[in-house]
Amino acid sequence: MLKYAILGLLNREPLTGYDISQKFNNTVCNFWYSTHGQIYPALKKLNSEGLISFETGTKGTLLKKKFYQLTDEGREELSQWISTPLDLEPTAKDSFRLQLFFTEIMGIEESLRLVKEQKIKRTAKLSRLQSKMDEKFQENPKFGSQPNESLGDYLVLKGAVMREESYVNWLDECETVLERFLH
Amino acid sequence: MLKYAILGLLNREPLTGYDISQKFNNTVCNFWYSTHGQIYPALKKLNSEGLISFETGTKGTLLKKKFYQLTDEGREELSQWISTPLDLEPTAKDSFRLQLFFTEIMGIEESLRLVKEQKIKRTAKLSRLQSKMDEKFQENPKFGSQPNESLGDYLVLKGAVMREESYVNWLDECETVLERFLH
DNA sequence: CAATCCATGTAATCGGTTACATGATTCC
DNA sequence: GGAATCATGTAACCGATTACATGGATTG
Repeated sequence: MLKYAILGLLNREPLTGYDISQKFNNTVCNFWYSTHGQIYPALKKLNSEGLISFETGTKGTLLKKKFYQLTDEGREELSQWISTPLDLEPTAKDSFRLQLFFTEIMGIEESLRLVKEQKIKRTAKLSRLQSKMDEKFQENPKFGSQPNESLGDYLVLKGAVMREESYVNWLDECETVLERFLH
Repeated sequence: MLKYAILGLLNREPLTGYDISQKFNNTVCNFWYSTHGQIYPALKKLNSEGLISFETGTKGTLLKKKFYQLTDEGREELSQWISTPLDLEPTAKDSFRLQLFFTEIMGIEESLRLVKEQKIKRTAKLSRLQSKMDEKFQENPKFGSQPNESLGDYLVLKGAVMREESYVNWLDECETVLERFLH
């Protein structure tokens, strides 16, 4: 799957392995991530399979950079995959939910403390996402008459915001239910 | 982390490895899962570490079963972990979001088709979750005056329902945005 | 001139999945 | 009697993380 994440990014513009790992920490991090220890070997493999190629650039006088781009076969393979319906993946693991599932082990006060702690972190994450949204798309996003890259950017960012909102709402519900036990 | 999932389940009642793998496919699947190929070795290790022990039972006349239970050290280690605040994990990977991020590669009609496809699957999952909720907790869940296991069951199931609702809402938003391009 | 970032790679390890392997029990 | 399920294990493999390793460029 990492394969398609990389191909998709390269379809937008030529990138170095370093660029790709940066994207996995920023834009793309709301639905995918990876580290350079996996990215460089993957690029090597994709290159040997003929799906991507690279041109060497330099920064300063000595530092070598490899700019990767899609080959025709790479572009073809990407289009194939992109419109293939995928089965739902098993629900992602979530250690906080795991802890709360076993809430009977703690006291109510302790469970509440955990929930409030988690809410602080989640709320912070949500407002980071909302800022990014405001920054990139203001109130009403405008795309041209033709779909372009910023449409995909918008849809997944919107999805990330909604996901975090929902998580925070759930934490509110947990708080309410737990507090009922205190009175 | 699998370690604590297993300890938590065993804190509720003695279970066999097979029982545990069943739970990971049913109740617990909304926030954790694993397969027997990982569970049996993990039980062996937890046993060798003195966190769990087992008693051998039989089914019929020949079939041996191992019922695992927590030791005092196991119970202690579990309580330690259960109330330890955890940092937010990186956002889980989601191949559907990955596809939609690269929506510019497809045509609008094709993107819409994918979104609708996904919505059917997600809606089906949501109604399975809602049925389970109705079945176990009817309209207004009642817990005793003391928190018990069914409180944890309720909270995570509620969380799963809210998560899927949010996913479906997001897919609606995607549909709306994409349809605007058709007119 | 030191710290931080840019840039690329490999190796060891780990967590997890899939396949291999075996055999009893239950239900139709 | 055969199929599905119960039940337990191991081995090969794969995806991913962390650590190891190196060195240039930029900025204060």
